Amino acid sequence: MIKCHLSKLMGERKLKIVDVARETGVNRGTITRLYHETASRVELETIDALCRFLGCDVGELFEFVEGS
Amino acid sequence: MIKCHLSKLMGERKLKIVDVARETGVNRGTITRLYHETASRVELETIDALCRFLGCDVGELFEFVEGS
DNA sequence: GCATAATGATCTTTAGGAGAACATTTTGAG
DNA sequence: CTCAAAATGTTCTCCTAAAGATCATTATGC
Repeated sequence: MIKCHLSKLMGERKLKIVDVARETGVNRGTITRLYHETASRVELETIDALCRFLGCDVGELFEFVEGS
Repeated sequence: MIKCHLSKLMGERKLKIVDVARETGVNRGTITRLYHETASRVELETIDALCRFLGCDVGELFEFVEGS
């Protein structure tokens, strides 16, 4: 499965969902879905905005976890 | 921007688009779009199947490149 | 306690991936 | 070279989930 570490990255930076939504320009609902890992599809533009804002690479945001 | 290295990974392994499509169960059109980097949205399930088949992590498949 | 902000939840709209079918190109055997 | 099969490219429809907006609920702090 693919695990999204947005909540962890946001926690480390003490960021709120609204902050991330406002700063990245990404819809708040989308951030919420990624935060709670209920998203099953992602726009590359969204990944781009998050990586740029969080100063991280794609591999830190999404991780491939063996099994299920 | 987000760069997809599927073509590079496939080249290294000398894989054809049909091979990847057949082995991963992912639609050939989807593989084609990722191969030519014309996709702007991706299913996490697709990323999962590709990582599993190619034996790589998400960061090797997608890279965040600064600029534009 | 109250006002404001943040989050959660839900609805509609819409973009684009998924899937399939057809066209074209490439490849290899004879 | 010729032909057939396979691989790739292209284009179409369908359908799902992100995007966007709104309302309800829950924190936060003054």
